Amino acid sequence: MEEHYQPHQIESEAQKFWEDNDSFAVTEDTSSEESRKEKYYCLSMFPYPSGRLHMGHVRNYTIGDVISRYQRMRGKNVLQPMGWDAFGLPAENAAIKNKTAPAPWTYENIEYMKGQLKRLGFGYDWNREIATCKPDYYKWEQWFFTQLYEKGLVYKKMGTVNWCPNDQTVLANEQVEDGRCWRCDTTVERKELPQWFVKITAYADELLADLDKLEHWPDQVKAMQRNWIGRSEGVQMTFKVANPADGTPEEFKIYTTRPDTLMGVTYVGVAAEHPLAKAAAANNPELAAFIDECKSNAVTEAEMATMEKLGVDTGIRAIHPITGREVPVWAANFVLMDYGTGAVMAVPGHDQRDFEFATRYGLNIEQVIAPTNGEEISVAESAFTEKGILVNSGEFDGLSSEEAFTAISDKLVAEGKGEKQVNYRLRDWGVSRQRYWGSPIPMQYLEDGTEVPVPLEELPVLLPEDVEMDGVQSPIKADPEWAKTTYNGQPATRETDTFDTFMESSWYYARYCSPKSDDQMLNPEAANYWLPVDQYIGGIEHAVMHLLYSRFYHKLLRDAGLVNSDEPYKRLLCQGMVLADTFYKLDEKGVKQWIAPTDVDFELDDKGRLVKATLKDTGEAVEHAGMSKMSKSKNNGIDPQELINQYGADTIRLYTMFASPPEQTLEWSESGVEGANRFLRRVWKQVAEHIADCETSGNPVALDSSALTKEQKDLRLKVHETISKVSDDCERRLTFNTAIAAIMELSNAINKFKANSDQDRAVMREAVEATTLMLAPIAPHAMHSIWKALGHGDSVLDASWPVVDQEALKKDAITMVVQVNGKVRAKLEVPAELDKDAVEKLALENDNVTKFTDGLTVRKVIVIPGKLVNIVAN
RNA sequence: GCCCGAGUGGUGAAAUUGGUAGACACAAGGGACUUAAAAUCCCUCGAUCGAAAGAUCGUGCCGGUUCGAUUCCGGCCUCGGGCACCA
Repeated sequence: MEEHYQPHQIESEAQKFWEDNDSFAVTEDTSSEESRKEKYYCLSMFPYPSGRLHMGHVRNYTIGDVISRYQRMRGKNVLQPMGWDAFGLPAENAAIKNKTAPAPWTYENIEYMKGQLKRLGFGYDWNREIATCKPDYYKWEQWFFTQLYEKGLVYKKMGTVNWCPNDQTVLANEQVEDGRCWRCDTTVERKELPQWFVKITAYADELLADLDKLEHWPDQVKAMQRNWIGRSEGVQMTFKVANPADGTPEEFKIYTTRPDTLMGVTYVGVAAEHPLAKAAAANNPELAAFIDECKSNAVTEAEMATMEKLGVDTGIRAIHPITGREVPVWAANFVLMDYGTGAVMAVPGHDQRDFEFATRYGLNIEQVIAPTNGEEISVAESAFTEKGILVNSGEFDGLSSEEAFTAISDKLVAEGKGEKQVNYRLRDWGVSRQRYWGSPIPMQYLEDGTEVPVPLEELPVLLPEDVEMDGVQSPIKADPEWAKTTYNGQPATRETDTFDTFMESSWYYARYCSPKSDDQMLNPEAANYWLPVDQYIGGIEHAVMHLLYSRFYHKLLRDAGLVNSDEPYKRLLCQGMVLADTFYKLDEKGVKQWIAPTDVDFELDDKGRLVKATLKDTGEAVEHAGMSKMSKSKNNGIDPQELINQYGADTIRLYTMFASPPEQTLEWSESGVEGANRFLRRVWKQVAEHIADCETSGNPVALDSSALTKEQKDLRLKVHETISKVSDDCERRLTFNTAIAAIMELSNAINKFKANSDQDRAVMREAVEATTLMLAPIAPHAMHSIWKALGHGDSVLDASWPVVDQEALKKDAITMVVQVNGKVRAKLEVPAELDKDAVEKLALENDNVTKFTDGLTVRKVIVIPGKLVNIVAN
């Protein structure tokens, strides 16, 4: 064995071994020995091929690879695939910038990034590689969409988009900066366009209920999905218009979850696009101007929630469905046509937003709910939003909010003015995008406007790859020929919109099971062998949208008979972001120029705090602006490639796993990387020295556990405690940082142990082999070499995970902590089997304890067996 | 604004079911080895007081439950993620 750790040499050797043996190819073919093992499907979210890997990818994929290799050592048939989420907006931007087309840019990036993944030693079955921009992938997505259309789960309706009136094009939210187009700075407008929607709301109840089945998902993700679906029970009711003019609707509907406050309605709010507002605007210039202004309102929920709440009286009066009283109808910018009915009832006495609006415009505020505790409140000062007892509500006075909910809704139902309704915050999934680099939506229109899905034999609807981007219009929209087609001999026009890229990422996990299937979307046998995914790993930013769409898609696949499970991902791990230091200097204009951390030298004070940062080149002082997410805009990205070149893949893998627990943000530190490298060198040296010792002093004999010295027993205790902890950390907790810390402790114990006899060397051998096996998933290249050097013929990849020897864990004495009034006053070494009373007696007699109990009366003694004694005295 | 998280030494963190706060590292300081440097090895390392033994305080802030709270509950502050066309 080489005396020194040479990462680059051993890493290329190990990688060549895996490549030559196709070590990560797996099969579900039941005639093979492999597939009779228990299956384990470990999936990391596939990357967008942006050009190079970033540290977030490295972290994500290292977690997945560690889990996969660990499970393989546990004897499982492990599938770990990889692919490319290859459609998307950045390819179009890069194409315009580099005067190329999105396709070649994407394929080049895939090639480069694939090389990087291999260089990091990730054990993927590359035979199953997928790129979503390839026709053999999106063909099936298109086919599935036509199936959903036939089932009535797809429909077309108007949807709101960002519209740049100058470029005459649709903008993504990302392309709108402060309400203006990022290309031409024109104020962006809202525009209604016909778009395709998938009825995810038809599955809302199941998506909600099945969250309870996901016992291995983080509670926070389930909570976010629950809130996103937002099931509510309420009443939809009809208000009649008191003074309909020509063209004004005679009635309209609203939905509320608080019918108990119905008697406190003093006005009604409608969206600017609501038919009532539009009709009233015909002879009301002020209202018409307001509606026009609302066109430039933002479309994102965040901006809408924070904007100033404005409105204009439409002059229309609505009739309260119970009291018959007339209330004014206001057009309001915070009511949206896309949500619910586009109209809301306003109860300013009991709703904060209604209260602020009423105060601003001098509308009536009335109290109809009183606090249960009888407290006096004034709704003129602030809204009382809690539930309580009804007042000023005529026949409903004295009822509780809950009783009134039923009583008032029953009355509305009985009089034919309303009905109880379950509503969802979740909206149907709009899948139309007006962009080029995506899968064409497989629909076509006949001359009379009839919509027809493209039949299977004509699929895929191919996206041309050889195109020129003009920077504004999608090439397939710009080319009048592309859309021309025929249907049953009649001329027809293709849909030129493409799919939302969430369509591709919603089912890729299933396609990996039969990636080459060319006669059907999925091979059900393969899919049902591998699915559901046993472990899914990805960023927390996908907690709601991607993961909800994907769960939805799985249920659609199930109902199409392609899979037989209800949920796609059994266990979910959401890893945190990778942060790095940020530095800047101000240029002449006072604008921050961000400096890469690699270009900065630091000066530290005697406590190691950063006191001064200077440019490496010029020595010029720069400002430190804390830690933030690695990004191009802050110029603080750390290039994994440079780190691999410098330290090797194992060091990077070890560092990213050790620096913090997977769910938490990881703060990048160069010195931490050096520490990881130091640890690997030390492990290497320990093994090399042990092997050299065996060569000169004789090979280890069989371990005789009945005749061990104290030192030998102690090391064996440490070895088996570590195996126990590391196994739990890798299997149940997925906390690789603590697993590595435990292995480091073991390594420290090995360092202190001096082998002077055959039996010593046997104990040493056991310790060294356990360390090697436990590090194998994390630093697979180094352990591949070490395992060979330890004389094993098989690859460490398929070696068995070490087993805990319960005998080695037995301890004679344990340490117990003695507290007086909760403060530690003594530690007792006691025989492990000593009973409660004897422990209590020993504790009370202890000198350090009596010092603190003297003059006090002992009131209570709490004994936690094996851990602690707390004496309560006063 | 709404939903979901996080906050512990100089730094990254640990404490798994309410039971010794700071494991394991990094940085820093001191020392050994060396002609020298690198590498390696050893020691110190939450704050305050103390010569020491030790004592007191200490897990974002305020309060509560408990024999005992980093952990549970209520309120607040700060930071981060998501909010439906970035992926």
